[in-house]
Amino acid sequence: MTVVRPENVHQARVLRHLRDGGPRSRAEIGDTVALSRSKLAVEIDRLVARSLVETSGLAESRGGRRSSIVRVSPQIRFLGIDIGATSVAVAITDGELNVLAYAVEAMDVRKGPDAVLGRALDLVTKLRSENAMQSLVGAGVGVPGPVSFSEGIPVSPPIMPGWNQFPVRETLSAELGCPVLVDNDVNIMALGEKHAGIAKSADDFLFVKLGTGVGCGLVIGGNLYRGVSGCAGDIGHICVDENGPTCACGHVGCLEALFSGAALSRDALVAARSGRSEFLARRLEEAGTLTAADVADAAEAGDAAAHAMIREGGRRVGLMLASLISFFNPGLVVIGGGLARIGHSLLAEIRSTAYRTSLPLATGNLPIVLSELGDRAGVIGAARLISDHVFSAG
Amino acid sequence: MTVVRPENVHQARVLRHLRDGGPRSRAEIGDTVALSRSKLAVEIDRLVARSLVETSGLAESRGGRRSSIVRVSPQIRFLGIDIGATSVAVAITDGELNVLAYAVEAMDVRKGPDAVLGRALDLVTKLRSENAMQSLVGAGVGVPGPVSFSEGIPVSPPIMPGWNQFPVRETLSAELGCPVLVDNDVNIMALGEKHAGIAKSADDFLFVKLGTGVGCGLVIGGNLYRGVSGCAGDIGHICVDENGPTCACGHVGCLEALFSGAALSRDALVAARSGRSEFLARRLEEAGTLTAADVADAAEAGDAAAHAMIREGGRRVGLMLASLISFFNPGLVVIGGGLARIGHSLLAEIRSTAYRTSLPLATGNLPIVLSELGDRAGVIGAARLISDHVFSAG
DNA sequence: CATTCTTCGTCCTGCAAGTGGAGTAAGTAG
DNA sequence: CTACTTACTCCACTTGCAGGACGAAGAATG
Repeated sequence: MTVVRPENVHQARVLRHLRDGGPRSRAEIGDTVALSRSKLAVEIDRLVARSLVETSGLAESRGGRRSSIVRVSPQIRFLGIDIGATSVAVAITDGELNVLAYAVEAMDVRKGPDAVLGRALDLVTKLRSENAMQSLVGAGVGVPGPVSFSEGIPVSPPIMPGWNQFPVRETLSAELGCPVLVDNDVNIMALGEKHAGIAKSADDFLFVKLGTGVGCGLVIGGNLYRGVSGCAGDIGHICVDENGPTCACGHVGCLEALFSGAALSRDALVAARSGRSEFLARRLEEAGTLTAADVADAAEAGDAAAHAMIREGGRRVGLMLASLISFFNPGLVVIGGGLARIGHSLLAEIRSTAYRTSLPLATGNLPIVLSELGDRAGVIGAARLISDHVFSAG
Repeated sequence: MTVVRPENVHQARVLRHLRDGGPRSRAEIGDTVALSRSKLAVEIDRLVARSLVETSGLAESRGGRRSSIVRVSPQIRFLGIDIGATSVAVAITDGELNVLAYAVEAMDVRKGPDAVLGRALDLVTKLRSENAMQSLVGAGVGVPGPVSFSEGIPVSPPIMPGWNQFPVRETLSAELGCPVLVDNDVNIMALGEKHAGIAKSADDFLFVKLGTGVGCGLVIGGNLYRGVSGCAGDIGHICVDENGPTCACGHVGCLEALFSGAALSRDALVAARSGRSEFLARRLEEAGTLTAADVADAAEAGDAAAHAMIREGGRRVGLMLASLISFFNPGLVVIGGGLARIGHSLLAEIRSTAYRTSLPLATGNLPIVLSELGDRAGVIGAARLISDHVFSAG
């Protein structure tokens, strides 16, 4: 595993600047990175010697000698793996974190680490062969549960039987032959939106994932905040109704038990069978099963029961979000995950409840918006996670 | 206003180290601050030249030449002002933030900035004359409402009529002739506990103030987190019961409306008049009024109604705290403010509810403790706030 | 008391990083 | 072709700092 990394902070800054801002001239780099021309030239030369950046052609003249363009080496490849509760997504990116190849597959995380990681590696191999790709510089991985970030292992994940303490990072690092970092899937989605999505210019924001489960990523001062045990943002099991249903975690009235992909399909089944929704009953008969997407379709078609379910869910989420907004006072809230696809009615309900319930000072200039990257937030964030690591001095 | 501050980060580090660790030899400083002996000597000489530190006597020999002791100049004085909803506290500290003089007075913040700040300045003058004190290096101020920290002015404070946009920092700075920083009172209490209280070694913790109102200070990575609009930690108006009473803020079911100093005395009055509590009825007759302290006394005396009120309040707080713990995953929670004096039964209820309702991963190693500094947390934190500013390079 | 050892503080030299000016290369404008 | 602009390189000089040498001051030992 030959890992080439920048030698010092200057090189690291230049690299990250090129990654985030794209190719540019030395002069432009100098404007952003506060270094003298001479120093900058030396460091860029060293980066070229390490094959981390390269010069490519000349820029347009700005009235004098044309400057040569510097860019992150086009050889560089990052890998992003997003393991969700019910799917695995894999992407290969270039050094600027543009997605070059992408693949998703339905996969139940409960099949255990061997099966899931094996399948993920199969996808990687497939993508690499299809695209004649060179070796990887690093890989980021998201898993749907709490992670000890420093060790790269899941710790007591509630929905991942068999994964507890499984050495995800070690395994993948050995298999791929490159550095690997593992984090919670919600955290990497937040990072994705921060890097390439709607949160690009936000320094303090929340990313709320509404999917099979419910979770939240905290970005503070531009960096992920993981909490002292690495489980910050675990809002799915906040108690929002002391008389609510019992959750899989054993507690009562968890948000996740009241509104989530799992809860929604459960409620849909009840609505279909009880005859409260003709639309869902028909769907159930056709497909033999019901998912959150069916509820969205039903609401779209004007089904009252489905619409009520979504409104009630939005209200629950909005109410809890209002608490978090009052507490954390973020500059932006991004709603992502599978349920974000339900559409505008959910967002509208979340927004109106959250705005109505929080104090004006906190909500005065607070956008609550849908994710921009959708599915791909996870893999892009995973790539960003490892690229931040590889593109740092060491 | 002659402000002397360290010239560079080294001097700032040395200064803060002496402030927090007390007088010590150059050699000991060198162990903590990673600098060569020569460099350190130069910087300390410069600090002496600026009258920020001085040498005082010799240390015990450790087997060789005795080292000279360096300490923060004993001339240095900081001022801490803690304006609460119903009181004003003022303290003068030395350069190590030891409280040299302290005064509290009952004062209704609703009397407006002129009256309150005037009274605070009177107290300062009194303390200074009584203690023959030299000029102040800086002053920190806490006010019971949201503050624009950079400007030093309260913004839309709900319980401080007349204070909105009042230039607190400018006014006091002109009056005192030294730099002034203004922050929320809960934030400075958190800072106090971080500096001299139970949170000394905690980097990520919550300080929950249960007083006339309810608020929370967030310390993240050792620093206060104020949020994007400076109103982070405003948990008093989180909705915890959609069918609860209407709060002064206009919303329904705010935590503060259900449990706070104000809510408790209100409930006590009801209990006394309805005959549910003989103890409180007697107290009401004696004193003509009831406060949270009376409820505490009643509970202490075995009064069932009072005990129930405290338990119910603790449950409310614990439930909300559980949400915040799941979300933020802190390493410590400190309970402070006037209601913390109610005693163990409140803390016990908060603890059991919070531990029961959060996930084990977040609570596994999470102490929930009472404030160590009590009343003085605010003024110490205020002094710390300004000393961090004055003892920084610039 | 003299000697030796330890620790402390200062002086001084040398290294390493980095700045900014002079000089060169390569373009545009007229 | 000349004048001017911009880009890049080379180099001398400055700055910051580390660490060795050395003297000062005290303890331990004989």
